[in-house]
Amino acid sequence: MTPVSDDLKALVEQVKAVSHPLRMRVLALLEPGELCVCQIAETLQVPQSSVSEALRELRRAGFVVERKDGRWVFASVVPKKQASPLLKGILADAGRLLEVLEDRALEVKALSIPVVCSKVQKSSPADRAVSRV
Amino acid sequence: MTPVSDDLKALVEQVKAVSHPLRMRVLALLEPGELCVCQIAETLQVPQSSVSEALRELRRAGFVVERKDGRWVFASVVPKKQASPLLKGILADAGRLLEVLEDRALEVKALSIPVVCSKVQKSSPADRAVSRV
DNA sequence: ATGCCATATCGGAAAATATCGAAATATATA
DNA sequence: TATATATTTCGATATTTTCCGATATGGCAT
Repeated sequence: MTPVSDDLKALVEQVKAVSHPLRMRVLALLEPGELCVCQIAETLQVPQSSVSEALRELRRAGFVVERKDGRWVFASVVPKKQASPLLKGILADAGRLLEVLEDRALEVKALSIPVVCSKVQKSSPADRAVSRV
Repeated sequence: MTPVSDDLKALVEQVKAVSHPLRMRVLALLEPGELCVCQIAETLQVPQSSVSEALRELRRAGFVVERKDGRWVFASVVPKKQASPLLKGILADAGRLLEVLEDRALEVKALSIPVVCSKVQKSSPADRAVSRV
């Protein structure tokens, strides 16, 4: 094949970032608002290390940003203004999937489960309502 | 991980279809109009079997359709009406890449098909030994 | 300091994918 | 029919990715 430019490689890397069910689900799960790693792990029933690795790829692709708050790391999708056509397209298609809607509904329940992050456990319902929207 | 639905699998398969430099280039190369397999192989300097395999994946993803004309197979991107948000996003981002514009600028279309095709068929591996992806 | 907790990184075996020549298939033409 | 051509499929190896437990890092509390 004729030489492949860095730009093309970068685009392919972006696509690879969501070429996996877990990473696609994590990205879609984050669209409504930020979540911390343990919430994602609990919602999707997957090892925390897998979530951490998934987020690293999504961050490398420029789809997700992270915010540290003490020992917690909150991840969110980049602002819509900064979203590339590719990212918008992915979110549009993923947002139509029943499974994604179910994940988001589960995530709401996970917030009230005492086993999740103690931050969540101790926060008041009002705090939750604010952080979600 | 909680069970993965067929819908999600299908979306991930679509994304996988372009998670490869050759397949991304082929898809982008086809956007302006249909090309036959040998034209693609010649333009991108890649074995014809690789193009065939790339097109199979793009077809499976629903991004590309094929039209047979005698011994030639012409491939094209699905009509824009039928294009998903994902496909539109991919094409938008890929269409901005200099490399993609260069590929299109080769204007292999101008050459008569038999000339291009026989060139591909007879080229030796050494003729395109430079880059590998 | 010690311990706990959320997260990140590592290791490395198993699974999936890439690669491309060779062989097979299909189609045109003499 | 035979032969040349365009494409697909096969086969085998090489490379990449996935997966998750174990371990490391860093912040917070006592």
